[in-house]
Amino acid sequence: MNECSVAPRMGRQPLTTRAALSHVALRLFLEHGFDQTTVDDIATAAGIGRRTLFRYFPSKNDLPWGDFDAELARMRAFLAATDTTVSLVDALARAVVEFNRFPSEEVPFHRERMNLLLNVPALVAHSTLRYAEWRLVVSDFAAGRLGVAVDAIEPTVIGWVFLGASLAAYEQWLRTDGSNLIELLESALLLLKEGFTSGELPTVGPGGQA
Amino acid sequence: MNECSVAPRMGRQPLTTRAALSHVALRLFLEHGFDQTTVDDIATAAGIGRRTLFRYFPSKNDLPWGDFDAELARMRAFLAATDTTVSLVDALARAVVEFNRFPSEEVPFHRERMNLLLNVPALVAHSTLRYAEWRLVVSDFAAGRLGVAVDAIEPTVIGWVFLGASLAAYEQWLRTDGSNLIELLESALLLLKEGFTSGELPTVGPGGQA
DNA sequence: CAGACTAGTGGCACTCAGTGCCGAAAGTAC
DNA sequence: GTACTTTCGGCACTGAGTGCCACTAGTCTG
Repeated sequence: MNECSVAPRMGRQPLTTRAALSHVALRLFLEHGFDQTTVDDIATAAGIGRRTLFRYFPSKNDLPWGDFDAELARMRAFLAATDTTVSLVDALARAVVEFNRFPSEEVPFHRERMNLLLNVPALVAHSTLRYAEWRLVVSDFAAGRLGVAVDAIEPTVIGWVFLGASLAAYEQWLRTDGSNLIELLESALLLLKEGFTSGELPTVGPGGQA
Repeated sequence: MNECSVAPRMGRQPLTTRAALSHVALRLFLEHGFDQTTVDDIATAAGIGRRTLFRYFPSKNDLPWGDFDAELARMRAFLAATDTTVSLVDALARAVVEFNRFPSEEVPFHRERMNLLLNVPALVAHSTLRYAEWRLVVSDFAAGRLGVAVDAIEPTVIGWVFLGASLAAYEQWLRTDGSNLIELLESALLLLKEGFTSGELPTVGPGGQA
């Protein structure tokens, strides 16, 4: 009948949120290490049952990612809203940069999270599945622009190439203290545009800066 | 004293080999599915103890890969033996093609294996760790040629880009019955050289040079 | 208010991957 | 034979992830 909707939901209220759990887990991972932290530890620290935690996140590996699906949706929307006069590569480059822009107070936090995701073997492996979703967003857009199927070779390669450039920038970012992620991303994406074959590689502009 | 060496080894002889176990596992995975096959099943089918199996392979996920380290060593050697007059990109392209050449009777077998590796989520995730080793071979070589550190951005991007192209070719190969892996790889690698899709991405000058 | 309904919670028991320990088995060397 | 070396594999354990089910905390209807 009535679509209750708005504020007063139907059944019992959730005790916590994905974001809160992700935060608690991240803190424990940083304190004691990913492998040393059990799911029980996290559930206890969050004040919920272990069984409940697995209803918020399908696996321990997903905890650091927080609400990645929402981020992906943002990126997809950004691409969809991009003017068609912008070239494919530029559109993707802008979207990638936008996707990785964070309020400055969250940057150190994000840095630690990425540090885990790119260094803990279990997370490195698992991340592939998230990256695949990310690549799909990219190659979906590319396929639309190029007028070919999503699973054609061009969109697929483009998906991989943009992912590679992004991760290379991330690795660089984590390696160098005080470096600027956005600038590194732009450099890496420029490398793509300019093409890396020619004689050598195009020299990238003066790297660092705040 | 005497370094026994040659044929008669010291202690007890191994009951089986990595290759044999990989083969048995692959057969079971194809028959019943990866997730439906337990490590116990594999050990039993191979006639060894479960504990022993874990001495041959560190995890269930490693079984389909067989002796990947040996393959990587081959690729590394191939690159090391490549004439320095061959351009960086060409050298890598040749090595990648060589790395993926198999005797024709093994092709269907290899196809099934890659089908698993690229489709079973657990394996897709785990594969990342193997790919990382592969990328290291590529970026190591690139770093040497470019005279920069392995962890500089150029070799890193190159590693990712070649991996992406290879995997794109593999996906295409698995998708289309009767297609030729080597040809698909060459196409994908050509895309890299040419800079994919004229109209969109900038065409890169005629690659070659020393 | 009671009673129906709905959705989140979490305990329990289970499966399965992976590991440490340790004694047994199967070889070689003397 | 004994000594030594290496592989084997059983046993018990940890920890992730799942199915089941009763319980809790809400809303809705009358």
